[in-house]
Amino acid sequence: MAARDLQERIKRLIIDRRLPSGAPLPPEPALMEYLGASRNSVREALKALQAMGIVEIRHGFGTYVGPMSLAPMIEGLAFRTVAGHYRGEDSLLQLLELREAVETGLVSRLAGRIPEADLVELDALVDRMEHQAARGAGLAETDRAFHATLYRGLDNALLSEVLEAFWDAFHRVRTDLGGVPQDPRVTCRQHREILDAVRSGDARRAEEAIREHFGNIRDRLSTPAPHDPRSRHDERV
Amino acid sequence: MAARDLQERIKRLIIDRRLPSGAPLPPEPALMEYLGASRNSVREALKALQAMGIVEIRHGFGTYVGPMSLAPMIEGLAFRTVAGHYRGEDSLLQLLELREAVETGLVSRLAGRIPEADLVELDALVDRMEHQAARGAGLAETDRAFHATLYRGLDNALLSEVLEAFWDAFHRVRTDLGGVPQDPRVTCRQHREILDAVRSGDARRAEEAIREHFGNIRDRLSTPAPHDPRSRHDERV
DNA sequence: TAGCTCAGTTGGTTAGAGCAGCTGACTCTT
DNA sequence: AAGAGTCAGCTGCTCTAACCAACTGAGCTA
Repeated sequence: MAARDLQERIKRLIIDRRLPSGAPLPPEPALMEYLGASRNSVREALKALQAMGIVEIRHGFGTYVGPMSLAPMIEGLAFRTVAGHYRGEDSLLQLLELREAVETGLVSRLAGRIPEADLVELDALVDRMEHQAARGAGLAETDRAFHATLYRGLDNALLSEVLEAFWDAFHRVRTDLGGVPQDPRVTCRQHREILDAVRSGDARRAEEAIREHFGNIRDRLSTPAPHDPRSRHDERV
Repeated sequence: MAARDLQERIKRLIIDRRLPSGAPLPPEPALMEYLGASRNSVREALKALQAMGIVEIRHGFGTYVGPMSLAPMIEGLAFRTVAGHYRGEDSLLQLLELREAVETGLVSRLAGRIPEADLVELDALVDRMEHQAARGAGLAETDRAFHATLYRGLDNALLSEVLEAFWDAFHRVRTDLGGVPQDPRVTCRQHREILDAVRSGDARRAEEAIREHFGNIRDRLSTPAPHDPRSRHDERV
């Protein structure tokens, strides 16, 4: 009867006092008194809020209002996807389709409306991608930056964060599951095409470019990965 | 050092044993022994997992693998939005724009591809909406059902859930903040138009219909609401 | 003045006791 | 024999009290 209430009351504390991200919360003893609950209960409530990203706890330092990022959502999505995968569902594919559906919709609105500065940045990113491909390095981070920069023009921080969250969740699961790596040269070419299409202002072409990019990833997914004996989630059934 | 690990180990327990949603987890004493930690630590880990929807705890009954729904994401999004709002940000508008961006993208792909059965169901929903409008009742639930049914044709459970989560978060915040109510007749007309457009298979028209629908909501948002003295988050600064 | 040390504050962990909700079997009544 | 009420047992919930561990900053030392 108390526990659920405690979380709610701490949340209201943050709202009512207009505490911004990073503001310090009262230490545990003060919260105990304010909430009229034991340390244990207070801590359990804080743990739950921490898991939701509402609160940030730093050992030996204090408790603070969290960054309100979507990190917990990534966590949840990733776990849900991994669990589904191991139960034989196509959860990873669904996650990829979610990204594809959203991004194809957005890119067609974006075509021709991206500020020149962003286009230059995107050029640089694809260049870097090509360098990395030539050197045999991983492109993951650059790929992430490309997509993030691409949708920056939408001028909606929440939307950008959600897209990045989807990206993060997908790639976390992907590496956890040890999928088949992309051919870096193909990936580069596809990103170049997306950029060109967006620059040209041809919405349909941009959409098609995105779709092809995801199609490529999808093909790699459905290829049954060579069984990796180092996989962390073996046996132990 | 332990706490973060405990969550991880419980998650691995679920993964490794391929536990489906609803499967029972070991009771607290058993977990204490298995994890080699005290009751308190185990409980804190479980609370955090519960907040992420990974685990479901029923007092006096047991602990179970959670439904893996996106409910925690709704919670987080809603809180983030409310907190931002009270700090003077346009977070609610951003949330609405997120929905608009995603739904306009999806509906154009959907136009003309919705199964007849779903169209019939959508007809019934708009009819009900009109009845409710005439009776002066709330349309929220019917509106939710309309959007849910509309995107069912995408055949991606995850995508549907994400859209519903966005809807839920938006409406939770909206009622929390006591916004200006829509004119029900306008809302009905707009849903009818969306349905007609989708049925006709005209992607552009469908997109426009969705955009107009959201535009209507947006207008109501930016209208500064008459100050409601019953608002839960008054004063107390 | 620069660096170190240590005391104080804050969160992390453990232990043990008792409370509270739910289930299912047992018993008593009809 | 069938039904309703009771109670024993699991389960999770809350509290108290003590100690451990990380970090900060003031004060001391060189």
